[in-house]
Amino acid sequence: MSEPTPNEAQRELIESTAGTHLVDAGPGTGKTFAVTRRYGRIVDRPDVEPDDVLLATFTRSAATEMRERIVDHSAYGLRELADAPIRTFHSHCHELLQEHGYAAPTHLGLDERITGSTRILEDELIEAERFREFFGGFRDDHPEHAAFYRALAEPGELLDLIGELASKGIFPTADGWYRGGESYLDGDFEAFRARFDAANRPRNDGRKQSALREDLSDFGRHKTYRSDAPSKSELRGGRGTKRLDDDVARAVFDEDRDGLKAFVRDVYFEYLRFALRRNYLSFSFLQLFAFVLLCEDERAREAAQFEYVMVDEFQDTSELQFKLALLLSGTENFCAVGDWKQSIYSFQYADVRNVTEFEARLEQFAAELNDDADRVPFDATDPIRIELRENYRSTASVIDLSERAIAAPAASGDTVAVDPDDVVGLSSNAPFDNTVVEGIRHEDEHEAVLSKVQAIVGNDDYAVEGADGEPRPPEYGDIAVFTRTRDYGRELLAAADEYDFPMAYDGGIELFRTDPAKLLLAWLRILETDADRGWAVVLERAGYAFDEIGRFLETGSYPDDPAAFRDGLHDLESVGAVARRVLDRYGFAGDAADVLLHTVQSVHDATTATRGELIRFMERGVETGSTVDVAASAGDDAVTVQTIHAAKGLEYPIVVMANMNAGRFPPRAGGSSVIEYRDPVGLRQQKVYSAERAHPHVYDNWRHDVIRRCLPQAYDEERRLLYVAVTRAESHVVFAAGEDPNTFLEELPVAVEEIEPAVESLDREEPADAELPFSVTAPDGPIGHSPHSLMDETVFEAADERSEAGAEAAPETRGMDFGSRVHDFAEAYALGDDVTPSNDHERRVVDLLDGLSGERYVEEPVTLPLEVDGRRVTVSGIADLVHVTDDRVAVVDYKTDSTRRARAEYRKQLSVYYHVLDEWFAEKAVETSLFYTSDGTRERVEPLAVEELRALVRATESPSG
DNA sequence: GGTCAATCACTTTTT
DNA sequence: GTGATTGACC
Repeated sequence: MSEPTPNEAQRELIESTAGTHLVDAGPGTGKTFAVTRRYGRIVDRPDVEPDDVLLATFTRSAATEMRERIVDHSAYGLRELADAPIRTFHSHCHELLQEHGYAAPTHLGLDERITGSTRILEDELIEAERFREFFGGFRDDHPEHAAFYRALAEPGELLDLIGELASKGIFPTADGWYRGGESYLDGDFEAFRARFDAANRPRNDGRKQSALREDLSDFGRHKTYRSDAPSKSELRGGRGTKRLDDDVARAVFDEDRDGLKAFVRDVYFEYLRFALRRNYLSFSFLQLFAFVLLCEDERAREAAQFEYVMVDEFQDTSELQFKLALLLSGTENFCAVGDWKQSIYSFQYADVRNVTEFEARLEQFAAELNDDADRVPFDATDPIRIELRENYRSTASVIDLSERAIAAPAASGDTVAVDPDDVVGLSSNAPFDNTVVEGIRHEDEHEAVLSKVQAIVGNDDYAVEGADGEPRPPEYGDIAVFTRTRDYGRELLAAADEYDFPMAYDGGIELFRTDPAKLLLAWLRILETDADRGWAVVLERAGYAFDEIGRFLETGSYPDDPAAFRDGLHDLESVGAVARRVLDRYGFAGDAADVLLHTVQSVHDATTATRGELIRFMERGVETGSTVDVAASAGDDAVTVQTIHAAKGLEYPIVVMANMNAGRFPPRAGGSSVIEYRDPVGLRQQKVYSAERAHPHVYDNWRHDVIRRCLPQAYDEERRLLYVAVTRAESHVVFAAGEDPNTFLEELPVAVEEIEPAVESLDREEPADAELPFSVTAPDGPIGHSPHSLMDETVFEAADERSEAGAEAAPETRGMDFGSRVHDFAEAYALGDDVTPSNDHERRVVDLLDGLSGERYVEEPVTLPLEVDGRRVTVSGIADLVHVTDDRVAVVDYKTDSTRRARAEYRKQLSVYYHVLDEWFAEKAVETSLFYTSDGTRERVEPLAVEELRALVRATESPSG
């Protein structure tokens, strides 16, 4: 890729080593080449040693590559550079803490210390596990925060919040927040008001209401607010009003959040203490303590500062990393290299504004760091900007396509804020430009992609650049298929498998959903409790038919061979040995099996988990689809399938962008967490708890509902994702869709052609490990005990096949809106609010509720800790209404459909409520009501018996057929 | 152009 | 469980 002689801009970057630089390095512009040469030039000076230069990267592989390329072009050899600070941010922070970090926690008011034995917890799964454990204890110790437990759907959200706060440099101390962090939480009212005003400006010269007012036309719908919330008309003004009152900005911004802040601070601080006592640090905390150390300990800071600092992929830095980089700079010789158009890691707390607002942030952060001491040298710094414009990867046509992509609206209503001046135009160096850009479509999208690939291979129309610079026909290995989701990649791979199509997946896999993991889990369950749910899987794998399995389970006596194997496993001492024996039994070898073994062993080592805990760990892995990296062994000449994120930094002659369907790319902005941090407003709580009424209750936060509509809808990252994908291509780009093509394609514009897929089966020699790790044939159905997973559609389908052959076709349901309005009414009525029924449905609710004697109790969708089958499960929002009196519990569920099929399904669903609640209210009788509204009937339905329920669970574990 | 109701399609990405 | 979109009606 890189020419041996630098071009002009590259030379400027290489030679201009003094002062602060911001380098805009677009894709394929020889950034690594220039950065490594620059490094070489600096360290080759007699007065500079490698230890004087920090080169920070984001991945270990990037660090390794940098180091190797430096060795090629400097006076230093690999051995001399082996310990040089060419590292990821994380490993450098680790190094720093090892050297100077012993007392770092004391600066936050923690007595614990960081020692040589403090481990870095890399595995997110394990950290989530630890946090869960911590939070359980925290709850018991801190009853004063009960209100927030109630409003919290999942403790994991708090861990996410802590990570996000840490990434912005907001840390807790023993009695408050570190270095003015609280002002971030409070937010900046002026900044908020600017956004509010922008959203609240009437349009069409004042004839049309503001976007904000329009957005709020469904304010309160499907929501329950506390009584202090304004009504919709109070908020929006009457008919004909064009905008919200200015006072609203203040009203939504000013909220008493002292309790919320105290809660978050306590959890955050106590979790830091917990981690230190358990002798581990997460990635976030590594950076947190490194920052605190550098801020507070002048001697450590001076020892840690470098003469030169270079940061690669600067668009991927978080706010905290930017600040860390400044603290590590002993001079103004600071060089940030990045490309805002390739910032696609915001979910990893990357903040693109580090690049787009570089100068302003540099000034602001330096001022903050220097407010009470002289910490960093950036004083009135005027950074030098360098733009690398020459692209050595792609043809002019591909570059042109990418530049249209970065400015194309990603969805209707998406206003593109890209200033053409911000896009550094690239020029191509390609020897010829025969680029094909096309769109294909067919409803069998997988087949369409595969046959398109076959049409490309060997086809001179898609010639690529050969080693000699001359065109040659493409091979399988020249082609990469990109997707947004791993799921799609896995589906495509399964389709490819049918045709023996040479295709390999590269990236993380959902390890716990693979066959080896499922079987290991089954055997662990058998060892632990002789569980039916383990035997069903094992026997199914052994080839027994469904009814045979049923008989074995009923009698509890099993075939000789598996029974003997089980006895053998019982004699083994370690979980690792069990895993190895199980994988051997089924001949699982290769990457996935290795990774599974390693993961199981490390969970065990890291947590000294018992077998039961390991089982729960794996079950959670299945539920959440946690991924583990597997280096896929691609054949010599195979198509690569990967997510766009995984493809970053790579290049391929031909790129196929798959799954470009309407609504899939981009996905809708959405997702919600109970407690959100949003710049500039700060910490907001989406649900609020109130004890004002006779019964505790959780409400939606009306302020939050207004605020979030003032924040810009960001599709920017979706555009950047497309940009990254397109710029991987050297010569040709194909977009593929299965349904209606995404509007992105119209914008580019790319014509989409309907094609007729015809995949030729190849019948290749099977590589030894070809079946691993993607031969997942079992449905992704539920395995765990949680009512939600039991209620998964696959359960119902599996049961339907046996119990309701010939059931009538699925009727149209009436959707959720209707049901939730009735639901809202029911809640209000049950709470004693002054509401009157306005239609027959609501009148029936009144009848139903009036028919229930005793006190009323509304159970909102909050979490209840329950033990089922000895396992702790979390139940969220399981019923619309739970009515509790001294001796009985009535479960009320509103449904909007009364067909036979629906009734049968509800019966199963209800049985889950029944059995779970039965355990919860151990001494109470459980009654159930099922309320149909669409034809006005109300029925009492008997839940399934325990055995029937068990059979359902088993059915999902044994794939039918 | 505002309002309301109904309908539809969707719930990633991973250092 | 939500946002976008559409159509009827004012």
